[in-house]
Amino acid sequence: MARKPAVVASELSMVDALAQLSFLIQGTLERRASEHGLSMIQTRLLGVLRDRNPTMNELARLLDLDKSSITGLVARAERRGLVRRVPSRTDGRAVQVSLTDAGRAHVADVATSFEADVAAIVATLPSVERKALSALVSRVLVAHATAHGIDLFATTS
Amino acid sequence: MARKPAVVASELSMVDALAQLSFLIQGTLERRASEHGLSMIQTRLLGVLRDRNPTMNELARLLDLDKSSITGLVARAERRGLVRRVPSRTDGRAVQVSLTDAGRAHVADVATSFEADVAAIVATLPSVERKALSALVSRVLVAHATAHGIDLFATTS
DNA sequence: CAATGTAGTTGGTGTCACGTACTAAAACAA
DNA sequence: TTGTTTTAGTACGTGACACCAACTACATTG
Repeated sequence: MARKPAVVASELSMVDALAQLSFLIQGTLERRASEHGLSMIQTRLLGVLRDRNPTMNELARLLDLDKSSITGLVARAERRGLVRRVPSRTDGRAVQVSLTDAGRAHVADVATSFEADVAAIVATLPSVERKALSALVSRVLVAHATAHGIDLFATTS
Repeated sequence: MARKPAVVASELSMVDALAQLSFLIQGTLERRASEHGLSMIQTRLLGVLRDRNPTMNELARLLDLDKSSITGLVARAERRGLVRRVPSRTDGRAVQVSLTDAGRAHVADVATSFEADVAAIVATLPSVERKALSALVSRVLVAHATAHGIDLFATTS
């Protein structure tokens, strides 16, 4: 929640640390995305599509949005040539969404600059502590994922 | 950018770790906020106002939004009785925005449940490593803040 | 005082999210 | 095979948000 001092010199509480970090990371990603003409949600859409060709319904679950929101989201992306909608061969109702080359290029660009940003942000940390940080965060994420029955390493088609 | 495996067993890259963590934290906050009828941006607004009474212009800088966006944002919050707009005594053009009691109660509620969420998320980590995590994140944030000339511990009126 | 700058609003446009209502295809029944 | 019921997706209306450009009113500067 981005609070104030409360503690001594330059040491944040866990809540403040994680909250501020998340704002920093999200802000960084958002800025890079908008440099490439993408909104946050469009970027998330393209990111999800990098290793999947989900149906509209699956997209709704992946992005945690109402399926009626997906229609417009994908429509705007399709109108810009970033995404393709192909009728499913196995289900006459369903549609498979996939990246176009342009979409893949866009998301790759954003990912590249975002990765550089993150690297720069943690560059102040010595290598050993960088390792420690990513290991700790990984542990938290893995624990949280398994606690919620989510396979963090699944590549759901 | 929420990538995929690439590495071996349950260890994410720094980028993936921080990106996924930020999505997790933001999602958590967003869910809690919406439980209290608040959008993310409204919550950020109230959060910023907890220890400040900024003008519209200062709000624009604090939230990194166009000043014309602030007008509507504050108007909606004011309409709901969460926020108050008082004409500045020193500058006939300016307006000071402050929390109402209702607004303060709302943001306190959200903060409380959010803090519990964060505590639960890191609860899987032993106490020592929790300390290490928040210390590492703090270091990153402080370094980033000073590198960008921002006083992380300022309570700008 | 006149010229310029600054604070804030207004109006127009576009994105995004939701709920509801709808069509069409599947899946399930009898 | 016929219904009947789910399921996938869209269409439509509404509201929050965000931006830009243009505008008003007050401040500051010369």
